[in-house]
Amino acid sequence: MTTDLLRSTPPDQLERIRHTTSHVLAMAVQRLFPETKVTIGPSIKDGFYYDFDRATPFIPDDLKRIKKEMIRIVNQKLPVRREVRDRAELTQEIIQLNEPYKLELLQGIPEGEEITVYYLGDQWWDLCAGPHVSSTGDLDPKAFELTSVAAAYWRGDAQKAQLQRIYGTAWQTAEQLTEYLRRQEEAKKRDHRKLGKELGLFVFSDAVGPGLPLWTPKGTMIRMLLQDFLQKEQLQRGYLPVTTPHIGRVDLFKTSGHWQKYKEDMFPMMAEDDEARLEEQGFVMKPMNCPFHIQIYKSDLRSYRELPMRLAEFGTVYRYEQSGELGGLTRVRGFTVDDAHLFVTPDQLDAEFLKVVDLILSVFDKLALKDFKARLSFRDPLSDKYLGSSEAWDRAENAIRKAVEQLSMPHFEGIGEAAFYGPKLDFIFSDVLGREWQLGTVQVDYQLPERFELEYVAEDGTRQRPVMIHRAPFGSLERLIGILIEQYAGDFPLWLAPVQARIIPVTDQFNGYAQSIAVQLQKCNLRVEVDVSPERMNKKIRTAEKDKIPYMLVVGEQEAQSQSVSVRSRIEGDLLSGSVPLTEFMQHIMPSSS
RNA sequence: GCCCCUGUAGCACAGUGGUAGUGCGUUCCACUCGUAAUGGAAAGGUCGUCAGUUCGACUCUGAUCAGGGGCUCCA
Repeated sequence: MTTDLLRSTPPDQLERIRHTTSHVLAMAVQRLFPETKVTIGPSIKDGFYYDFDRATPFIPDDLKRIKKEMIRIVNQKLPVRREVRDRAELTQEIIQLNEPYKLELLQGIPEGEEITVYYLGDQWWDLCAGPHVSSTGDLDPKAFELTSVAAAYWRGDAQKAQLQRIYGTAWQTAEQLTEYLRRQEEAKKRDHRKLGKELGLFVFSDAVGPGLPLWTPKGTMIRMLLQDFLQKEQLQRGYLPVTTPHIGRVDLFKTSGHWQKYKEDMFPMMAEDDEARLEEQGFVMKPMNCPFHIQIYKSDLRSYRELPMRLAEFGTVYRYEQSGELGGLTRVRGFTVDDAHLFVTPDQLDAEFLKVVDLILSVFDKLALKDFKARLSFRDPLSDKYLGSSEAWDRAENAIRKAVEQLSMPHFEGIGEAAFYGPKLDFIFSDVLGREWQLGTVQVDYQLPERFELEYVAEDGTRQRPVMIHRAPFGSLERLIGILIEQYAGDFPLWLAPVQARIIPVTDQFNGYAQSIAVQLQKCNLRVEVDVSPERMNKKIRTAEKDKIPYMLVVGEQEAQSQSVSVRSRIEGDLLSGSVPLTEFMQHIMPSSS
């Protein structure tokens, strides 16, 4: 039912409402602050924003005044009029208005394209392709809200002026707005930062530093279970585990090309006080694992018979991410990549690529992650930041395109999203606040084999260059767990739950029996604990519910006498409940707990 | 890195220019209880940090650190 409320309005109608509301916002701002230059105000998911150039930032009080003015404009029921304008004439008009951003936008519209403006009433207008509603009176003054102020760079360029952006949300009815805001509040309860704290999975410490999560016993259990799961999958698919150090010589990253591009983002290990010395003989924390795996590959002369060689490692890497970009587990400075590098012959590339995608999809399937988008991250042809020949890039991009088509997987192309050494296939997930994050990734790379002069001996005895595939189904354990916490709302499936069962003695007289049950279950590798707190049973159940423990095993007089447990399950669709012999409980959960 | 907001006990939050409170949690005592909160008591904070204004600051100002929302970035 509630799903229908926000969808009861057709998308194009919401689009109109949001366009017009953003114009009402801009008009209100210019009424209140006439010196403010306006730029652009598109509709976005759930709402709109508008960018303003103004000497001083907006403060919360400004927002209140702006909102009032917007309501006034709505109540004035100003007609919204679309007008096609002549380019030269409009250019003159904008120059007179002294709106430099508008001028730039107008000049950015290609010749020959229709130029439209929308009027609110007789005076105020803005460049816009539309569509809009036909009158500000069509807007419900109770159905929009200004949600936040933020800074944004003009045209998304950090070198250009910083503008003040006001975000808002707009709907057709007040009920929809209320429902939307309620859902946002609901979503925040699933935020992995909140749940991670409540469930005691990870912490941050000022003494350690920003972006460096500390994993508690429970959080570490989840990490281990995820790693075990993937490790097994990989061993079955011919991957070879390797282990490499956390630091390495700067030279390694000069060869790979990362130093030149990312040196500001690396943690220096030695000689950090002297950049010249660091350049020459320094060590850095590894920002990625590839050069290390490459060195293992290079440690011997390789035959085509050894390929594909798939070197895998849960490698923890360190990147000095910009301070403003850190957040929760989704962007951190130290994280563990479920990395593997596949060294393949050119002939093997397509098949290996498909196998990797197959692995990734089966991993997502096991984790019940369904809601993802596949992005073909290709180079931006206009940029010169990429290494290697255009031909190599074409080959790599085509390999990815072919694989995706073969799998008939829904996908989209992200131009300019490639790594500097090669194109990627990325798997994108959303967090509870609708922000998108990349988890899994597969990358085809012709550059690093070249730069590190990798070879193998082909059938005909000649030396050939292998192709590399970089891949990480999880992306990073940190980010994956962040997304999983939100996906599951803290209710991890039994196989991932850090504590699978909590034994709850009815009174402390049965603590002994509870302990003996725990020992038996632990012998079967079940993760159990006993609640020996001096509380009433009801309280313990409540606590276990809040801790999101899948099974509560209540034990008292009856159970102690019959070697049984009273099962209370939080698992959806689980039929087991009430008093059952301990052995029955064990049989019940064994198959799914491996 | 840039803009804005926030920073009070383990957690969630009140609060005032005259050196601090509530709930949960923790510990202790009593209760010995059958599927989402038993009652009582106690411990716990130099109010993020460092300066400044002031007779006096947790409360005002500045800087700094951390967190949050965006922007830029994301090998």
